[in-house]
Amino acid sequence: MGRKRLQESADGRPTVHTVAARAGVSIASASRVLNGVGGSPETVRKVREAAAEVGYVPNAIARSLQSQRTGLIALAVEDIGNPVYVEMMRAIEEVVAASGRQLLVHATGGQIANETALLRRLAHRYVDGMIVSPIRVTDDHLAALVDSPVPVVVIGQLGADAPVDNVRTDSRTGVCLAVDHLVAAGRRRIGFVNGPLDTVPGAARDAGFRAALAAHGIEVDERLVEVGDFQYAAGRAATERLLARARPDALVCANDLIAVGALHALLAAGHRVPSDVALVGMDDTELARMMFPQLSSVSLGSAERGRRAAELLLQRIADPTLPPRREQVPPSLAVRASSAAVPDVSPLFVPAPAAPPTPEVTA
Amino acid sequence: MGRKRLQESADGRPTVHTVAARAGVSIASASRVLNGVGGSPETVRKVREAAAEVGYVPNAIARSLQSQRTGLIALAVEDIGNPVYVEMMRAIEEVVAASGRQLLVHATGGQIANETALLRRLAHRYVDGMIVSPIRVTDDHLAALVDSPVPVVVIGQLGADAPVDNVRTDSRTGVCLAVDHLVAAGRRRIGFVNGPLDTVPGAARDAGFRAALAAHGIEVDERLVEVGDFQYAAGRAATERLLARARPDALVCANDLIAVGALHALLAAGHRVPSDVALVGMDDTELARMMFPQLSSVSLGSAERGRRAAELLLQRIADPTLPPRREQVPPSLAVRASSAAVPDVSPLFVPAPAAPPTPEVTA
DNA sequence: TTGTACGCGTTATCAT
DNA sequence: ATGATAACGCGTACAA
Repeated sequence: MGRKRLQESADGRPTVHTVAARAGVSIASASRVLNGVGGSPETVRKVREAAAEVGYVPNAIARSLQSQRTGLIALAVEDIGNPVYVEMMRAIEEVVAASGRQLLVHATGGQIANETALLRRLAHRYVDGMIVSPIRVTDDHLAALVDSPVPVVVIGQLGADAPVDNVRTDSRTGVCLAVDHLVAAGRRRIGFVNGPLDTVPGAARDAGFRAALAAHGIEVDERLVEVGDFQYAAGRAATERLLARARPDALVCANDLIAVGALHALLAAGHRVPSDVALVGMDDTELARMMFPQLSSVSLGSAERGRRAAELLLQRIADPTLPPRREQVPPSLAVRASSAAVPDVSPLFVPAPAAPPTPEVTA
Repeated sequence: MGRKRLQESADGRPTVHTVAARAGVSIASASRVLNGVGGSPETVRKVREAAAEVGYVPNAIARSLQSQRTGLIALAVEDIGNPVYVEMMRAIEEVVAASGRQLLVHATGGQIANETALLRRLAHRYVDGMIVSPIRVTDDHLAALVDSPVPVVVIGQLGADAPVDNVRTDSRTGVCLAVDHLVAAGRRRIGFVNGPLDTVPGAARDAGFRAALAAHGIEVDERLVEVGDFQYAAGRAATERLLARARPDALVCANDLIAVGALHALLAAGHRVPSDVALVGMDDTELARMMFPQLSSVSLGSAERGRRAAELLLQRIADPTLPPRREQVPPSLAVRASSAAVPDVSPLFVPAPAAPPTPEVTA
């Protein structure tokens, strides 16, 4: 039989009705004042006062139901522990915040097998739009993306015909940059520590590695190729396996986490970096600059991709009729100590207290 | 004059009305079927069919307005780049997901000066509860926390009288563990690289450091104490400043990011770790195990704190009348190569390919 | 300027 | 089992 709606809300908290009643005005007036539109000075004062007295807090859910927007943007990534996502997220946050919205990050943490379910669930209108960066794209995935009830932008490679806004890079070419650099530095026994081949980036980087070697007329030695996961421990383990059966003079790693694992494995096995083995990572994250020696790394423009994705999303939210767009961010190589062209002195073995400052780090 | 509500929703998407009309039943029946309660086999079939045909997706906002819950939990941290929050988040996620809810992470990124505003905004009912881990607690902060419209659990030190659920550790004692360990290993010129003193953890760790030295009868040499930020670059810079004016034989760092910066600074300056300078970090994150040599670190039980905080939050959501609770997680020390008690051989200088495996890393 | 009344999309209640 | 209808809390035409 429903109580009279002139009092508090179900959970005992004040609503517009509470404020209106206390101020002695209608809920319409109260609402107007609380939203800063209209109201005579006297009304404004009374409503403000009443609101403060009862500690009124607007119910965002109800507001959203009315306005059809939540002001929330979601970002879904697989592994929040990967610094590349941190950089992406910072860039996205900047754009999103500038538009007066809020960014929410959902980390599947690699734990949730069914990312599709998450996608559907999160997209049930709790957010005005979302950015996803999947590393595996199944048909289910794609279907969920395409008929998402809210605007979606995908960061990463996607089928050419997928009608979804998409920001990509060319990690294939990225690997080539690394190989070219190493070959130019005189390396020939170049190894590759990759992530799973059934992932989109894993496959692309594998192809890039083989194409690059072929371009230089170098035959691929399968003993120099190892596959693990896109993570530190797996990268380290993979490198240990590789070192147990081969003697590379350079190592390309499919991301920086793997590269850090490789560095650890190399040093632990007594190899000097870069004099014995040159090392190049990928993603060019903060992690690469945190290592000693600092890691060369192929930048895939993660921040730029994040920024662009956020902009595409905001545009689509503003105008849902836009045709699907596709943007591409070119890779670039940052050369640092781990693959210095003149590896006559390994930084690790400089004994003097006055060693030359490591490049690209400003204190 | 409002259009008849028997068709689509405002943005052209199907609603319960659409489904009901198409199935030739009432919205009540449609709703029941869609929620899996009641309905004759025939009705169920018709509704399911109609829903599939029009691609019905329930509007979570409307559902929440009705049910008074969103099924979302928020976690607000300052710096998502700090691995300690990653571990905390993983632990929280596990508990939250097990309760059938979803975790949303909001990273202020250290950019938003007014975290209080965020707190209020995010708490306007978009989430069923939230966990915050502030490093600075102002009066405003505290006020916002106390009269938050949704349940809040704070991870971190808080005034003893604050009526807010709270999970803390004792980083003061944590620093003591590190100092005790270093003194036992024969170190005497122990330095300290801290974060800002106007933060809660910064102040606590400073106090802990001074208390620990005093307990061992060692006078504090202010030249061995340096303050920066809780981040890598700042930690490295602070260590460089410290090394420019003093010669420590050990360094305690206020977190692992700082410790990594310190390691980089030490190695770049030609110091061996641990033989010349022993190094101990804090938080015992994955980062500590990624370094070479691996970093000793004081665990503040970040995962455990996260887990407990999530449990407290779920309990409070279930029963808001619970009195404020306070839990404490004790610190512990993980000793690794960077402060090995027998520093006769620096791992950095082991030349043999068959070096002993670094402890605590399983490939 | 102010108040009345309706709609946002859903679930729950109460008759039938 | 089913259908009409009242909430949930808010914003806003529209009329006064």
